[in-house]
Amino acid sequence: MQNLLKNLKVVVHDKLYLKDPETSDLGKRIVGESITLIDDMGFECFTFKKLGDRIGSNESSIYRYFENKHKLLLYLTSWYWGWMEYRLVFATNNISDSKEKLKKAIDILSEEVKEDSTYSHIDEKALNAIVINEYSKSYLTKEVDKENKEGFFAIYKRLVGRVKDMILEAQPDYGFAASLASTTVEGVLHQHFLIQHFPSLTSCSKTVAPKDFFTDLLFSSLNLETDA
Amino acid sequence: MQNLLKNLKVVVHDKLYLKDPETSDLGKRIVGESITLIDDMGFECFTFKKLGDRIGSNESSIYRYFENKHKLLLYLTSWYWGWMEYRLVFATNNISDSKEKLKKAIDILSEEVKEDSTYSHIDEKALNAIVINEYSKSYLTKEVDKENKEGFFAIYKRLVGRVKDMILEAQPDYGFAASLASTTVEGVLHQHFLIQHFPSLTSCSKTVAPKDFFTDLLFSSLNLETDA
DNA sequence: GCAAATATGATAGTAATACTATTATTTTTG
DNA sequence: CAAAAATAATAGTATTACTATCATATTTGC
Repeated sequence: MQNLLKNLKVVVHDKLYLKDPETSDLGKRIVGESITLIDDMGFECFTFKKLGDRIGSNESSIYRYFENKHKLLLYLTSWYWGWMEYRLVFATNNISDSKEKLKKAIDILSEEVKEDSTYSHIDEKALNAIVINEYSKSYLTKEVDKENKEGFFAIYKRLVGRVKDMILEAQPDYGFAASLASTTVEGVLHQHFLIQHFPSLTSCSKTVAPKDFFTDLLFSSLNLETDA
Repeated sequence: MQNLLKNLKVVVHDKLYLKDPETSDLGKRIVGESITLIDDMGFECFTFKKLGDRIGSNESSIYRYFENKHKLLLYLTSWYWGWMEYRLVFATNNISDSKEKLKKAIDILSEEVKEDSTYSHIDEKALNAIVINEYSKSYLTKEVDKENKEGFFAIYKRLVGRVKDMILEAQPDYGFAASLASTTVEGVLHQHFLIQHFPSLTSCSKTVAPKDFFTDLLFSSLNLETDA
């Protein structure tokens, strides 16, 4: 998979940037270092000025790639969900059994991203941490409807749609497929956050993974046996 | 219930304010108008200066009540969860059947807050909207561990704990009670958000309420019949 | 009823943020 | 090698998120 991804580009909405950061060395450094910097200091404290200092470049140069840090966050998280979608499709495509397929999907969605896959300038582990800690800030805004109309959340919506389809494949009678899919994708992030900061609010820990909880949750609510 | 609440004060952590806003007319106006203003313009655009203009008071006076707008958000959302906890306990206390009790809890947690109960200076409908749109911003910060240690999230944690206890009462064998409780409390907010902004990601609508989804979800995963 | 205490208001000031604009310099490319 | 494109440097603006100080209004305790 790593080798394959090396030759594939995750395509994000082209209105999210002014100039495609994939097309230059500076652009890649902006994206790569913004991930580690946001992960280090949090999105609120992060500024283009600090990023410029970090990469030995100028604030004004970064503004030529991204309008503002909100668009950068949308870019980074879109990239993440595109990457996740790719991994999801790749891992489930050849599975014919719908239960096994759904199980694999939960696995991919909820597994902790452990390693920087080093296939690119992007540190997926840090990006996963950013998505856990910052993703909801990208849509909890007054501009969400306008930005949604522009298609800025298309990849995320497509991903949730795929999960929904897998749910319906496994259990065509189920009446809440969209809600179960969105609850899973969002809930997985939330459980990872709780493990780190509110352990009393989660049953997950070093030994129990979010995967275990969500597998049980989905299979129970779909009235399926988990021993697929 | 409204009459009872009229004589009860929702108690929030006293480090969340510099001066208790309940003790003065100005304080109540700060709290009351901040709710409608944040609801109108979103938490990012909201400033103490704008609030001062709105209530015909001065920015500096507001700073005598709250250190900053983050603390104000923690105050407002703590108040909301305290109010919710009160309603939850009040509505479920006299129910002996554990299934019925859990059902009622889901009902209280997920119902749309429709009316300003007018028992106070607080517009609960607007506050509910704030919690849906802004609550996660109160904990998705770099200071979350410090603030959690200080007890700023105590009411929320107690509420989730109560839901967890009700889950265990209804099904003592269930292994993921904390995660199911936190997923429900958080998920309810998320589904309400999706109804408004991403209808394709939810099965809920005008006719299907989040309550229906979560009742089905909890009772299925707890292996209980919903016809309690 | 008045002085002291307290609450509120007005004004000013600061450092940082989130940009925009302009110009200079470097790098790329035809 | 010249022209074009990319990047860097500098300066400037409005707003934010405060702090500090002083003035004025209101409350209260005697």
